[in-house]
Amino acid sequence: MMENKAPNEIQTPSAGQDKASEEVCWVRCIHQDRVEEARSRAVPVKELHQLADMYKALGDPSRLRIVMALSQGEMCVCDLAAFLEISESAVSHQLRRLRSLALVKNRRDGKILYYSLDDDHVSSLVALGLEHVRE
Amino acid sequence: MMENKAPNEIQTPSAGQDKASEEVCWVRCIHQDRVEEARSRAVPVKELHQLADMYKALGDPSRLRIVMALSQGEMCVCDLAAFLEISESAVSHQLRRLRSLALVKNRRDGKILYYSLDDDHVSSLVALGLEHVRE
DNA sequence: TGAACATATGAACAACTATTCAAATATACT
DNA sequence: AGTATATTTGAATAGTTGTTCATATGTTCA
Repeated sequence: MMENKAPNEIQTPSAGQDKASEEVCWVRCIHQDRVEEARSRAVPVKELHQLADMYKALGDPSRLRIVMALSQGEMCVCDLAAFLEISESAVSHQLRRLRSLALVKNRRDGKILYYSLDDDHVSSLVALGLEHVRE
Repeated sequence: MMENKAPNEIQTPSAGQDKASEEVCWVRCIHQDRVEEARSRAVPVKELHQLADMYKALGDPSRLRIVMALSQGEMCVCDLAAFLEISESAVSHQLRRLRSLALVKNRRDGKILYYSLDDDHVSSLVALGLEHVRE
């Protein structure tokens, strides 16, 4: 049709060094004050990604079921595999990810590794999430 | 030696119809009681997926930033695009997903659509998550 | 009516992810 | 030593996802 370019061309600041504290509103924004307010309250990037990674970890049905199962007590890998009806290898992969995020921990007893939740925040999170879903 | 819990047998469930279809404990599981306990406490599949979808939605940095920004008040699409420094189309796509999960809602005022959080659970979730991350 | 604006939508593509398979550790028992 | 169990790890792959681009829809105002 008519447009051959983006409406209201992005006014990229000439050689603007992005990322850091460059607060150039490079697109038209209607409420610049709110944008800056949001920027000033934004959490550090590292925390943001940690948080996102945690939610992403809980965002998979298999991992979520693992966490829910563990909220009732520790279980070993083959128990979880039987519960989830997926291979033990798959469970192990998921547990590794959950462990790297400090969501679960394990203890060894002989050949068996018992997994459990790392702290209470996790089950609180799930409980709160269920509240939202069930409302 | 101490606990000889009769580890297992690859046992086809004798009374084997659980709620779902054919559930067979096709792997050895060491603590069958715990597996069954977990099964009995498991939330319905639909709720499980709703919950997972919600966490998955929060598991993306862009969407998470949107939610965090909106927890301080409503913003329109172009504000959010300016804040996130991504295209308005991308923001719109993400907002659609958040809206389909009842995490955000919008109201129209003329040409402008103002987005805000749908309920308080969302910001509580994020706050609780931050607690975990920051500990 | 039509231009301009604000947002939504569909398609496409790269990037990511969850699972499986095969092979590797690690521990216990004989 | 060796065998069996319990779990981990790496590679490969099918499936999913976030963004961009192009276009469509809906609204306001001249």
